[in-house]
Amino acid sequence: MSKSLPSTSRSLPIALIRAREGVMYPIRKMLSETGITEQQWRVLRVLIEFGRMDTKTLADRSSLLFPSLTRIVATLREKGLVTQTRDDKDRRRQFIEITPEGQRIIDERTSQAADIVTSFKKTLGEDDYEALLDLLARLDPGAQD
Amino acid sequence: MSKSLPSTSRSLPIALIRAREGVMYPIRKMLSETGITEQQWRVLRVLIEFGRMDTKTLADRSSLLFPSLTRIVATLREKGLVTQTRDDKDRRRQFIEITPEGQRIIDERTSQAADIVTSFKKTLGEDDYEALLDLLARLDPGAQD
DNA sequence: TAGCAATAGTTAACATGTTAAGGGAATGGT
DNA sequence: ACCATTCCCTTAACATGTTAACTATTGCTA
Repeated sequence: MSKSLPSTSRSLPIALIRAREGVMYPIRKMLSETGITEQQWRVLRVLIEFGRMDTKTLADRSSLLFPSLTRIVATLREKGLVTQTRDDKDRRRQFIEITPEGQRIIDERTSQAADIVTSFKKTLGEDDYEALLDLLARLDPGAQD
Repeated sequence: MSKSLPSTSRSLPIALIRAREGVMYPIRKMLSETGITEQQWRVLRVLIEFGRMDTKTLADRSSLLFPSLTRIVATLREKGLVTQTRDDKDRRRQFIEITPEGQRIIDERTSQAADIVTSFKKTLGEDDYEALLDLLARLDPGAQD
């Protein structure tokens, strides 16, 4: 008979937004000094972690929708942070690769970003931090449990 | 010496996005039949739960930034789902109130939305579901622990 | 091999997120 | 009364989220 909704203060979607807001605050503060956005940072990090890849894979690994990624890659290319080359075997596909300049931007802030991660681990405690990541993964349809 | 970043697959911001994506998928599907967006739904729900209130309070309770709320309220007003009246005592302030038509839209979908909530509780289990909400609240700077 | 479906990616249109600036109204101190 | 400050809200500008339509290329298949 659960025909009523929970109070908005116990709503899962809202809780996810608010948590994200809290987590992103120091990260956005850090990124504001770099001139790149949170999503651009994410794309560059994925490119560093996995290397050159096609747009579809990049969208998937960055958790970005295709149209968003199209725009973001265009911006990054204009900034000289990535290169975009067409696949000769399948001319529909494009390969994206990070440039040394892109590498540099991430490298310069990696230590600072790691400190932010550490501070959240301290806030929750190592165990709760890992437990949270596991719980979140169980809500992700893309994750293979 | 933790100077390196976690793999993007264990990144807290990314995990929050992906979990949110998973949670929102069925909700967006449900909302697509109503003609209102997720944020508009959230605003209407807050108005039902707490009643008439000023814009600032509404923004806070809806977890929306002021500029976003300005646009959303304008849209809802045009749709006839809320009314906006100026405070006579302090003419800077505006009061927002839901209309019967707005009420109706939420009422018609409340049972459906409750089912979605139930399905996520079942996915995680009641205990883990509550644990997740508590963990998320600890990341929310606005929540008073 | 002509035709049709599937795939990779872009473009369009509208709503929201985010930061900064602006505008009108109350407030506090002088 | 005067003025700076603060407050509530709006507007602007740019980036992203989201869905749908579209282009180009490839693959399948009758």
